Amino acid sequence: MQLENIKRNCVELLPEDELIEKLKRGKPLKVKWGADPSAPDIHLGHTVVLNKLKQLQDLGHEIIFLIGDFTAMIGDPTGKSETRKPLTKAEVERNSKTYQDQVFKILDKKKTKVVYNSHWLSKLKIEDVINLAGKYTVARMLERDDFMNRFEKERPISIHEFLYPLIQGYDSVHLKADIEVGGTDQKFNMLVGRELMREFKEEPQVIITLPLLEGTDGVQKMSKSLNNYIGITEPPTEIFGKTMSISDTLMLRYYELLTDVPLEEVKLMHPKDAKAQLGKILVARFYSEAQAMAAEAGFESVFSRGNLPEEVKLITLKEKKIPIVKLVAEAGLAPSASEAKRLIKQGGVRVDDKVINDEKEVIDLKTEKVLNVGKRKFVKVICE
RNA sequence: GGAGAGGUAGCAAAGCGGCCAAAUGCACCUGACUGUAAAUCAGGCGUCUUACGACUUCGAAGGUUCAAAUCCUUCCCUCUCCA
Repeated sequence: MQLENIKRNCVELLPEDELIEKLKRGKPLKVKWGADPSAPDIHLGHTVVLNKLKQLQDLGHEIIFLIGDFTAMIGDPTGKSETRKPLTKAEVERNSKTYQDQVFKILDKKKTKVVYNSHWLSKLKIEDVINLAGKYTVARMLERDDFMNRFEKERPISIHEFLYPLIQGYDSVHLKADIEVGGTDQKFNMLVGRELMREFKEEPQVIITLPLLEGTDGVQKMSKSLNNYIGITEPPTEIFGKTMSISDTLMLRYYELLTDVPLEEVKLMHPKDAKAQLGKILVARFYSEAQAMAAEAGFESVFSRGNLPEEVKLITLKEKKIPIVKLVAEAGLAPSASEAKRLIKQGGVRVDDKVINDEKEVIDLKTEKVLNVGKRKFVKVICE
């Protein structure tokens, strides 16, 4: 049954009976998914939602990919309890383009309708906005966790942040959405949408929330700003490598949310093999089987056998002889000379696989040298 | 409009005239151990200099002092209570 499929992996589906009603009509449903074009790189966390949308799309429903260009130009309250800086129009355009390119690696472009909320939002007059604001109360706004927390901790909440859920909800009114899909962090906003639709005499949308994928740190949700993400456009070696370095428990979570592989099966495997398999599944999904195999082989070669990665960036410098500290900094393996020096002191710097202990050592660049810091940063250097 | 509290490194949070480049925790980086896992342990975590050291940081700008994150003045921002 369709309903069972739709429910899989979802955290909540509210309210279920309304969805059953809608499905019974046998017509394609309008599924709204809103994206904020401020961070244009799609990572595995987004794919949890995208996979669900793909599933709905395959079931014959209409996906409406809403790009929140209007809202991005104002600045969005993130869960991060701080105000985000607004984007310019050009930035928004550029971002939304890359966003689409990436989204359509998963969704079927032909079957997806892309809309920009500036189309209707920029036409609203101040009296429309006030009218909209009149349909909700402060007390209800404070039901949202993030607001309540900040309120209790005496942290600032800007008025425009209250407008956000209202505007997002208004989008649903405008689109006459049947379903809105989002992460659990969107639950509140999507529920506001339901209320507003009722106010505007539209049939309220059903909301589907999906789990938020933890980032590679295993604690906080995956996000670009926390730098704990695996991006779907990253090179295969990166996707594979990052996957290998997640914790065992997190691996299970990733299997659960990102693949169809039964967990029992995974638990029988050696964790390392399971992780490698996961890595390959992911690379194959965004690239190809062949590249997945290659990524694994490369990984084995570099980390199990200690060989050099196949592709190492080559940097040319002017100096023939250069002090090691300077070399590390200029090759971009350390942000400053001081940091480079620290790394050397700690035995983290190698030239041609020999650990450099003496921070005063001068490296001869007449011949090409392989420089590396830590386990994964490699670079080749030679003088011009 | 009135009264009070506060703004410190990526975050949280100490310090309240010299011993403060700034305790502690988290995050992060390096090393050891491994399966580039977890846990643990060791070290590091402003910039510049081979080094002694020098220079720039504690909301902003000025001032007092031999010496300021710490005191004073003005300004900006946040929060609480009252109206």
